Amino acid sequence: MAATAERRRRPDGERSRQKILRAAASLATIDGLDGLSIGSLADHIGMSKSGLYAHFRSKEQLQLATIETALAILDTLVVEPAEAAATPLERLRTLYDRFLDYIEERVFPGGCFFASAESELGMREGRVKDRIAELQRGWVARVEGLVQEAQAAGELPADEDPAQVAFELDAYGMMGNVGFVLHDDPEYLRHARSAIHHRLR
Amino acid sequence: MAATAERRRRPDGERSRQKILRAAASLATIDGLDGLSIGSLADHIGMSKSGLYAHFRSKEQLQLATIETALAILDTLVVEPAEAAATPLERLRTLYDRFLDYIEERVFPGGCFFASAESELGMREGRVKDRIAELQRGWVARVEGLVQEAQAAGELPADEDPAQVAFELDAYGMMGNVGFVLHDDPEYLRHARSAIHHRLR
DNA sequence: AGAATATACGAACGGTCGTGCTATCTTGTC
DNA sequence: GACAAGATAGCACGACCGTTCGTATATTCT
Repeated sequence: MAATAERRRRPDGERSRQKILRAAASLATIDGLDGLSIGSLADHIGMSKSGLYAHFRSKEQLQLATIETALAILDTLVVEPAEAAATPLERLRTLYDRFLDYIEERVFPGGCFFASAESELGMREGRVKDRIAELQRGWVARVEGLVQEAQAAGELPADEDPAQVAFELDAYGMMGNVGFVLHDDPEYLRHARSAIHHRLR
Repeated sequence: MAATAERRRRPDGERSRQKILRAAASLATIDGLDGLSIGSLADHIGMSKSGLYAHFRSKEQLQLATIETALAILDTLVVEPAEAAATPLERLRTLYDRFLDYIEERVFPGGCFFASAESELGMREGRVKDRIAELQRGWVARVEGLVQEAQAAGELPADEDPAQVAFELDAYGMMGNVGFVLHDDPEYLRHARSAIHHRLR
C-alpha cells in the first residue's frame, strides 16, 4: 500500500541551498543570469562544483530558483512595505521609494535584479525568459492597479491613462537604476525620485 | 628617409571586416557583447574562426570595434537626421522619433545596441565598459544641450532643470526599448512616443 | 544500533572558449 | 610575370563550461 516514505530534507542542505541562491542572485546582477558560471559560483561560496550542482538538476533549474529567491527579496524589501501604507497613492509612493532605496543600498551589487534580467533575456527563449517576462507584467499590472485605485479615490487626476502613468513611473525607476549602476552616481536616483514624486503629485 | 611603406589594406579584407562587425553588433544585442562568441560569430557569417580572428588582435578589440560600428549606425539613422531639423525643439523631437523608429524597425534584433550594452556592462571593468559609459554620457549631454537651446529659444519652459528633462526623455526611450523587446509588443513604444511628445510640448 | 538516505566531494566526460602558429591562397605593385 | 603582403583556413593549446558518476560522510528513521 503505497510505501511512499518521502524522506525529509536536512536543515544543513537547506542552509546551503539558500546560501547558493543568494550568492547566485548577487552575481547574476554582475555577470548576467546566463553569464554566471557554476564553477565560479562554487568558488565564491567555498563549495565544490559538484556539491553545488547536486542541489539542482540543471543550470536552468538553478536560474529559475535564483529568480524566485530574488523575487522574495524584492517582495520583502519593496512590495510588502508598500502594501502596508494607508492609501493607494501612499502605496504607490512607498513602492517606488522602497524600490529606489533597494537599488541605492546595493541589495544586489549590479542594481535591480529584474532590470538586469529583463535587459539580458529580452531576445532569449525558454522558461527563464518566460518567467522574467511574466514577473515584469505582474509588476506593471500592480502599478497600473494602484494608479486606478488612486484615481478612484480622487488622489490622482482621473483623465489619465493608468497604463501610461505606470509606464512612465517604471521608466523613471529603470533609468535611475541603469544610470546609477553604470556611472556609480546617485544623481540618477535623485532624478528618478524627483520625476516620480512630480508624477504622483 | 623613413621608408615607412604603409601597406594598404585590401578591399576584400575591408568588406569582410565590415561584415563581421555588422553581424557582431546584431548578435551582441541578443547574446550580449560579452556573451557573443567568436566561434558562433564565424559560423554565422560563414567564415573560419581563425580567419575572423585575424582581423582583430583580441576579443576586446573586436568588442571595441563593434561598438564603433554600432555607433556609426546610430549616428546615421538617428543623430544626423535630428541635426538636420530647423529648431532645437524639432531636433529633440526628431532625435527621439528616429530613435524609436530605429528600435521598432529592428535595426538590431535585440533593440537598441547601447541600451543592451549599458545594462550588461554596468558593473564590469575595462575599456569596453568605459567606452559604453562615455558614449552614454555623450548622448545625455547632447539631449541636455538641446533642451537648453530650446529653452533659450523660448520653445520649452525655462524654469525646468535641463538635466532632469533629459533624464526623463531618456527614461522613456529606455523603457520603451526594454518593454518592446521583452514582450515583442509595440505598445511600449507607443507609450514612449506619447510620453516624449507630451514632455516636449 | 543498524539501515536508509541526504549531502558533499573529487575526478572525469565531451564540448566550447579565446588565442596562437603555420601554410595556402589572393591581390596589388613593380 | 615575379614578388611582397594581405586574407583566410587548418590545427592545436590550455582553460573553463555544464554535466555525470562513484564514493565518503553525516543525519534521520526504524
